[in-house]
Amino acid sequence: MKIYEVLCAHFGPQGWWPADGSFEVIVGSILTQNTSWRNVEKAIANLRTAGALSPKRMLELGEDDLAELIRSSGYYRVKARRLLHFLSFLKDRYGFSLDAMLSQPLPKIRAELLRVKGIGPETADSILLYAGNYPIFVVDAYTKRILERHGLARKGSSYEELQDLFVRALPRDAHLFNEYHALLVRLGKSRCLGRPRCRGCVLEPTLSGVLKG
DNA sequence: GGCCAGGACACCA
DNA sequence: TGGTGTCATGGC
Repeated sequence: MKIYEVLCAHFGPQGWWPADGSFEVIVGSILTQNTSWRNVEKAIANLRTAGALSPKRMLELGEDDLAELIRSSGYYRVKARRLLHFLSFLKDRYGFSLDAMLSQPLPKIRAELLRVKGIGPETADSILLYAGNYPIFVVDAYTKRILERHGLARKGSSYEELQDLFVRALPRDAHLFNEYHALLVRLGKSRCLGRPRCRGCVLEPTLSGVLKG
């Protein structure tokens, strides 16, 4: 909790995905896989212009046209297939209703999402937290790097092990998890802890003290 | 011109 | 289960 307070004081609230519709958040979760958010924004803008930011419209688009619209997000062929896999799942299981999908119990919907080809643990948890407002902590490459670097997790820890560290230490609060994950990403990008051998950076003394405590 | 970005999966041993 | 190759654009 102390880490969160330091990060929040330093960077301020991040406000990730505060007002976007849940479908747009889900699309963003898939498109941002191993990709900078800047490139994802262009792809989403293309989808919006094409009127494809609804599940039915996007599914009707077909793989080739969809891939072309999301080209800027990289891996555009695989991501087009992944979006279509999700849309097929949403159609077959919930009749295109995101509200129905996002009102399921957490363990159930998480397991279902993980069975969709192209949705792994991080993407599933991003969807659940940022689109569904479920209290679940998202672990990403930045989180892993920061924890390992400060000796808070052993190297090679699994996704679930890292997730447990946060879940056990924090109250189950979706808003807290939302901000915390966004702040860790912000920190990772800050060129201080994002790099494996960056020493003497501005945040180092503050964080080292807090993290060891 | 090289490196990296808010991963996941297939394949292999 | 753990390591490696693959997918690919765009910013710095």
